[in-house]
Amino acid sequence: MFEKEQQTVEAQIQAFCAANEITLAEIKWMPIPFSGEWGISTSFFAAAAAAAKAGKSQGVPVPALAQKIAEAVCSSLGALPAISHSEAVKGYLNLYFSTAEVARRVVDSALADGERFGAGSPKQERVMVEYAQPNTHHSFHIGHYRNTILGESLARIVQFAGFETIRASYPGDLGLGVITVMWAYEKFYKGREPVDIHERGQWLLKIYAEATNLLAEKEQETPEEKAQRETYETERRDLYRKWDAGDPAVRQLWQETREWSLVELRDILEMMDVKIDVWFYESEVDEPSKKIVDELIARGIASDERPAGPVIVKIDEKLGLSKEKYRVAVILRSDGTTLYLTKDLALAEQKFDEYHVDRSIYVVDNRQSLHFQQAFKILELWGFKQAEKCYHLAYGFVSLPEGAMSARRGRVVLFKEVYDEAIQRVLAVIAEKNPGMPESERAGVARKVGMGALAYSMLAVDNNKDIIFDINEALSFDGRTGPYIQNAYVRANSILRKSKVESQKSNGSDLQPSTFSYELTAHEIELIEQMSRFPKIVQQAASEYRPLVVATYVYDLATAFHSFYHAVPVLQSEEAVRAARLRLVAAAKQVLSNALKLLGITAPEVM
RNA sequence: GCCCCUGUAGCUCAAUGGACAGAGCAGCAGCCUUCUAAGCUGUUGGUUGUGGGUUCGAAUCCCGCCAGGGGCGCCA
Repeated sequence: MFEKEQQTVEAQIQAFCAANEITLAEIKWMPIPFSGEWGISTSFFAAAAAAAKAGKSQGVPVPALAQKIAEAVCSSLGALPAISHSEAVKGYLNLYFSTAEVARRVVDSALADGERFGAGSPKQERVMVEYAQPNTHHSFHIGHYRNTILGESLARIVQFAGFETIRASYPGDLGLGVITVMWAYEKFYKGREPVDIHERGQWLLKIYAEATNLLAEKEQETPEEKAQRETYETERRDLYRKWDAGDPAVRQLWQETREWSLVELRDILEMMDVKIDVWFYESEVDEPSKKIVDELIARGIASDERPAGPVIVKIDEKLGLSKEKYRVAVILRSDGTTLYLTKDLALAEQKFDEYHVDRSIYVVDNRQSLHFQQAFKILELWGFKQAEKCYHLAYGFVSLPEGAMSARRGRVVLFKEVYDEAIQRVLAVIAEKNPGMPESERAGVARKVGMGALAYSMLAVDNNKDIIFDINEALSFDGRTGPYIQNAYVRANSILRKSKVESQKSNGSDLQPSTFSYELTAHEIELIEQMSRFPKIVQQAASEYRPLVVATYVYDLATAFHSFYHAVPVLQSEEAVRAARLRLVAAAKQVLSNALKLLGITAPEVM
């Protein structure tokens, strides 16, 4: 925002220091901690420390010396454009911007850029974000939700930051779990499935739980029970082998049951406003992955222990490591069927070869860290050089107060249950706080606010922290929550609506221009400062892969707006001030909207 | 045994080498004939698990230890 002025000052500082034999490293600017005025600062601790080391400090302690340098530099600076005044404090040089100029620049660019305010310049790099990998033949639970909202938010951030972004989903439509459900369905439940999309998902989950119980070895089982269980196990393995061999009847059954889950998944993604660009399925990389295994065996990277054992890669040994780190990975079962790891090898190849991506991010929970380290190392051993462009974004898993979610024990919180509950709770709050809201608007508002609460509760926690899911916390509407931020947007909208300017397009074109030439309150300055931070926040969040950065930011922005709203009158103020503040409100509304969008949250116009 | 993650206020979390470690919730005290109180203002609450080290400066970087969670040959 003040790059030009900053460069001018930097040049002056460099010149002064050179003339006075002060060794200066690069000048690092930071915003001054808010104290009623807006500005930037840089410290001279490094220069002072360098002087002390060179024996030029004459016994003055480093902090005091830094202060002396700051004072000298400060008094050497002449009048600077757009800078109202400067000072030297505690070793820092503080430059304060002319507040009217800051206000004008920030508000004008937010209004002029609109939905693009904060977006980064195009980066010439194509990034694929893979998330939304629930297994089929299951229902979508709150753990899948965290994965999906995290991935979607990351994709939006990376895209907004300027990268070409491809969203990929990778449903697990294959594997022993899938086969288990098919086995139990065909044996005990065939033709009895519910019609409703989500009921059917939950029903599949129930079948899975029952089936795994039937197949689990029990304590003190009778010989009959043991025989029964072993029969079941044989049937399940047979089914897997038939699927693998392409048995038409088994494939037909698989297609049909698989589709039930995919229908539910598409429905939930639609509720979340997630639009996937590329669908990969485990079943589709199954065959290609076998070819990679053959190649790995042929080249001596993998050891084929069949039929007595599986095909393995002794990664540590191949890398010449003496300490165990990547261990031994099984890449093909002894019966020739593939594993999760096998398929990830082919998937990586497809991502780079077919979609020409430059970078591939896998949003998968941190229990699978070893799996991805193994997959990427095997790719490397195979000679796949883009392996280094694969990044596992590991996040903490979601559990319940009673412990880990477990389909087998029926201890699962489903997304749909939480969704329905969220809507109910929001409707109750609307009935209480905004009884005048027309019936026709309530459902839409409830959906946005309920989803906002849930999304924010997931994204306001850093990636690698586990979440113990508590529905009352997740659906809280007070304090540091999604609805708090949405409410700031609604209040901004309310002022604009009552001002009778038709600024619904939000580009401010119908607002009167303003110079902010009156004396701004601290609340206005704080709000402007928050808005000005947004572009950098986007870049930081994108480079660190952390939606949390945006989540924290947008809360701070909303807080600044709420304080402003409470303390600073807009509509009742005199004409020139009113015009400027209306622009400020319109700009704030725009930035709130842009930032929320990066979290997958939409603010309603009223709530 | 080896590897990964976590440890900050009563609770849930921020702060990734800079100024006094900040929010929310919970608690306490105020604010609705005034632009939406899903809000605002004030207040209570800290030896950043622990011991060293690096640095002008460490919650942050390095080493050790303690505690909790997760992972480790044919689950995904």
